[in-house]
Amino acid sequence: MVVYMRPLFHPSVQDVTVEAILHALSDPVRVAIYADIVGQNCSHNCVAFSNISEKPIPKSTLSQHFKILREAGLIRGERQGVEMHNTSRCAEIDKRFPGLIGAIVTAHKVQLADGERQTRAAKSKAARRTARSK
Amino acid sequence: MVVYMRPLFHPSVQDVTVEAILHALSDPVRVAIYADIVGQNCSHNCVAFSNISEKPIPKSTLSQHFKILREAGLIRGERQGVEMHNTSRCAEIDKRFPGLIGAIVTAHKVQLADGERQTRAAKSKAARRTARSK
DNA sequence: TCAATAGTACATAAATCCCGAACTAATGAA
DNA sequence: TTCATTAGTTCGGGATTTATGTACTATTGA
Repeated sequence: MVVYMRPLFHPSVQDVTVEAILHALSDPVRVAIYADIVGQNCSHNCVAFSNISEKPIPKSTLSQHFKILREAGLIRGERQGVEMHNTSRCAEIDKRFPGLIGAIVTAHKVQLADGERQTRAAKSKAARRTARSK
Repeated sequence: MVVYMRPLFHPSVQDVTVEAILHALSDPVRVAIYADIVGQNCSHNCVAFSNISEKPIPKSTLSQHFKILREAGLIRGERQGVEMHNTSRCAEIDKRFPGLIGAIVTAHKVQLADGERQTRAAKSKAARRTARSK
């Protein structure tokens, strides 16, 4: 017997707020997840993201993160069999808040690139220091 | 005798993070304050914003809000006489994260306009209801 | 030096966040 | 059907953040 689950709540675009979007994306784990979902056009399940940051993220925490992204109107989550497929709602949101999502995702990329550059610089600096002290 | 205050902390543009910006602007009071500072090019003191939302905001709370905006790199605060002048750092930030601030401020305006439209609609609806029930 | 104004610092109550444990839903195998 | 497995959600309570009243500092003007 198949009992249909009550589907997840998704706000209509008109009820989406800038505050909720910014709050949802002000967490490093959530922007990373969202940037990933937006970047690749295929859908994603939750546990796929448990290693998105240095420390593995417990699944209860991941579930909360997805709920926040969903209720901010940023993603759509649909159960398909045993897992959840998450897709970006950026096309809808872009109509209401033009350029917002794009600018945030781009900014996130810039920051990532800068961070890697700094990390590389720090590493080679450390290497030079090590070399000198020999 | 004039004793110079230790000036307030302002992060350099390179240390500004997307997360801090989004977090700072994910609060309704803070976006409203920031949108105001960006919109008008003149500088502002803190207490000028105590009536920016429905409930008057205590000044200790306002001070915290300004600190968060400042430490996110969004505004520059400089003491001039007895009061503080706050100016937007959007030109600097725009170099690092192009379009980000603009998109957020625009989105905020869209939302404000939609809200007013809804409020007006609700008001006239209420008026019609009142008229009918007479 | 005193009063007034603008803002900050601190303490603590309220709200929010994180995450382990227990739970639900779907699938597949026996 | 029943059991095992996988994917997520919900709940509870400790940790962290946020809001704000009170007390403080800095500056100006009388």
